[in-house]
Amino acid sequence: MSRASDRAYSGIRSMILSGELPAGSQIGEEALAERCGVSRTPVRDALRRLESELLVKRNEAQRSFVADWSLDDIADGFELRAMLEGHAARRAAERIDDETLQRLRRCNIEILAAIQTNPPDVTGFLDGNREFHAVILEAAKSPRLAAMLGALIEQPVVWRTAQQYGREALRRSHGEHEELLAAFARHDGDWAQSVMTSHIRRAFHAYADAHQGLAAIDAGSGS
Amino acid sequence: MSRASDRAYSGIRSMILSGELPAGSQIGEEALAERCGVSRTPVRDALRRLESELLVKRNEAQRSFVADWSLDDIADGFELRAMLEGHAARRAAERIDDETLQRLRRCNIEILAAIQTNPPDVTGFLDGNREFHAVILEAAKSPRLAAMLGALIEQPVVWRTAQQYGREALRRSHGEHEELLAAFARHDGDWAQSVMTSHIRRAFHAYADAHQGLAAIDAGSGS
DNA sequence: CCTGAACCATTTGTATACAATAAGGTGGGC
DNA sequence: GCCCACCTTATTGTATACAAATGGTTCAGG
Repeated sequence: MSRASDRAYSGIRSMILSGELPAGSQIGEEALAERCGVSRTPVRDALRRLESELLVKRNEAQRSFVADWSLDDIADGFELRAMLEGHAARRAAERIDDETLQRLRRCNIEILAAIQTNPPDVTGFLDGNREFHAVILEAAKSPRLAAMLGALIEQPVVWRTAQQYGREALRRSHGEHEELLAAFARHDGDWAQSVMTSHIRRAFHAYADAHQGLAAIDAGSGS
Repeated sequence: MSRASDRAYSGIRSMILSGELPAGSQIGEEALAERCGVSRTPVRDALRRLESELLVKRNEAQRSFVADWSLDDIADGFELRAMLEGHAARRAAERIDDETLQRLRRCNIEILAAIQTNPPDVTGFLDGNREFHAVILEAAKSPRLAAMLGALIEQPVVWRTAQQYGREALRRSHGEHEELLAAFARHDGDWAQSVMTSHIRRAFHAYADAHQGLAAIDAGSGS
C-alpha cells in the first residue's frame, strides 16, 4: 500500500469520492501527478484501475474525465449488485463453514455496536458492513464473481450519501444481516439469495430517497 | 489499433490463447516487450488489461503468470455468463427497437450460412455469434453489464475448443438464436432471459463434453 | 461576418534509465 | 551435514525525456 501507484490510486479515488474533482471534469495526468506527489507513470496506472471500476471514463481521444453518474446509472449498478450479491449469498450459504459463520456473527455485532452509539458511528457501520459483505463474497468461492463485485461495491455516491442514513435505516440493515445469518446457518441458498437481493434493493431505494432530498436541497440553495 | 499498447495487448493475448505461452508459466515484461517489438511501458499496460480479463494473474510479489483455468473456474465463468447474459437478454427484450431486431435477424442468417458450408465455417460462425451477442448487449443499454460481460465472453478455452463443435451443435445454437429473436419480437423479457440462460448453460456442457474428450485424448497420447 | 486552414499549446503514448524489491544461490558457522 | 545469513541477480516500480496526436486559436480569404 505504500507504493506510489497505490498512493496515486487512493488519492485520486478519494478526490473523486469527496467531490473535490467534480463529476464530468477533465483530469490531466500531469496535474494529478503533481497533486499526488508522484510521477505520471503511477498515475496512469491508477487511472486504468479507476477506469475499470467505472469511476473514470475516457473519451475517444483517450482523455480522462470523472464519471458522472445519473440516477439511471446508479439504479443500473444497484440492479447488478442485487443480482450478483444475491448469487454470492446463495453460493455462500451452500458452502459456508462454522468458523466463517462465526466471523460474520461477530461482524454484525460490531455493526450493532456502531449503530447504538449516540450519534451513530456511520464510519464504523460502513466498515463493518463492507467486511460483512466481503466475508460473504469470500465464502462464495468464485474469484470471477469477487472481481466483478469488487468494482461495483465501491460506488462513489453511496459514500457521499451514507451520512444521510438515519438510525432506523441502519438498524434495519443490521436486522437483514441477522436474517442472512439465519439462512446461512441452515445452508438455505434460496433464502439467503432472496434476503440479500431485497437487502440491496432496499439500500438502493434508501439511497434514491436520500438523493431526492439532496437534489431538492441543491435546487433550493441554487435558486 | 496501431498503437504499441494495442499491439502488445493483442500479441500477448494471442500468445496465451494459442497456447504459445503455456498456462501457469511466468511471463516477464522484458521478454514480452522484446517479442512484441515494443518497450516495457505498453507491455505493462497490456498486462494490466489482460489481468482485469483474468487471462493473466499476478502473485503476491507482482509477478505475472498465464492464468490456468481449471474446469471449476470455467464452470464458474459460464455460470456467471448465464446469469449476466440472461439478464442482458431480458433488458434487451424490453427495450429493443425494430431496426436492432433486424440487425440481429441478419446476423443469425449469416450464422446459418456459415454453418451450411461444407465443412462448416467455424470462424465465420464464431464471428457471427460474437456479433449477435454483442448486439444484444448493446440493446440492453447497461454500460456496467457490458463492461462485466466484456471480460467474460473472451474465454480462452472457448476458442481453443470451438473447432471441436460438430455441425449439430452449431445448428442447435442457431435454432436457439431464432427462439431468442421470437422472444425479442414479442418484447417478452422472461422468455428471452430463460432462452438465453439455457443457451449459455448448454454451451457450457457442450464445452465440458468436448473438453472431457480432449482430456482423454491427451491422457491417451501421453501414456 | 463567416469559413476554413494552419499553427501552437496541451495532453497522452512510448522509450529508456535508474531504483527498489524479491527470489535464489552461495558460503560460513554450528 | 544442515541451517541461516548474506549477497548476487532477476524482475518489477518509478521518474523523466521525448514523440505523437488532439484541440483550440488565430489569421487569411471569401
